[in-house]
Amino acid sequence: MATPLIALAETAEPCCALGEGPLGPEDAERLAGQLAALADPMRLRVLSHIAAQGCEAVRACELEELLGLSQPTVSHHLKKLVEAGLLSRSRAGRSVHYGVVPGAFAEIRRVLDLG
Amino acid sequence: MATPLIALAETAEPCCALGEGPLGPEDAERLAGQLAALADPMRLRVLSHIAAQGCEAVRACELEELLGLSQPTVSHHLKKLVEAGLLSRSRAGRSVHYGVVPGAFAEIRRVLDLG
DNA sequence: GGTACACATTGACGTTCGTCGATGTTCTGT
DNA sequence: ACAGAACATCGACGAACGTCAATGTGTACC
Repeated sequence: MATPLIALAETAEPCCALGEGPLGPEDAERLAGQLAALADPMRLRVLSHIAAQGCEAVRACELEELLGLSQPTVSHHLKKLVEAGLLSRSRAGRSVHYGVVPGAFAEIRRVLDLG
Repeated sequence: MATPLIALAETAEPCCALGEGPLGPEDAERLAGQLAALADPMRLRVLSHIAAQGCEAVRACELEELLGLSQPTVSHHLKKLVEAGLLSRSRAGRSVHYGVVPGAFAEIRRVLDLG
């Protein structure tokens, strides 16, 4: 991937809404990066599962059986979601907990405000 | 593409929001299809350009010079956006006009309501 | 009818993505 | 220290994607 999506979570600078102005190439690239992280069935199911349980404290192993995917593949998807700034990662003993970053989706919804 | 996205525009049946329930595989697939249509810099710029001009009556040729892409590539992106139910297509003499489908983005924003 | 314009489709190419098995890393308990 | 558990990384493979040149399909005007 050319532009690391981690930079998004750092700067936290919101992309301009689609309706306001023509949306330059660099903003379009960044927004597309966020949406690409969402544009996968398995990752959407991961987010939905975590959100349905209170947006916190989900271990990777339970996602493995939920999705029917191998452990490396689940780890791969989780990494993408963290890089996009949608999930947060925290160790808890041997396991790792993943939670939804508060406000991350509100950001995206705001950009899509042109209906 | 396995599942045609056109079916979305026909049924108009909204996916359940991410927070409500675990989000089954088929709903996840459909939502991912919509988001995949958005997850491209050029297509975002197309939508932004159309929205900035009043969501109606944009000819493909002016998008060609805006994006700096070849004519077949622009046509390809427009087709994807129409299939995803985000753009509407209508002939006007020799040229073709593309407009933003009203309510299409509100639909997606509603699904992402868990921030 | 014939020519020119605006757009769509086809076929091909390089790149990226999702997935897996194998292996590495980090922590716990004995 | 050792064995095992939980997760991350690596390398490889097939599929899908974005892009283009070449060609096809309508539509308008003379």
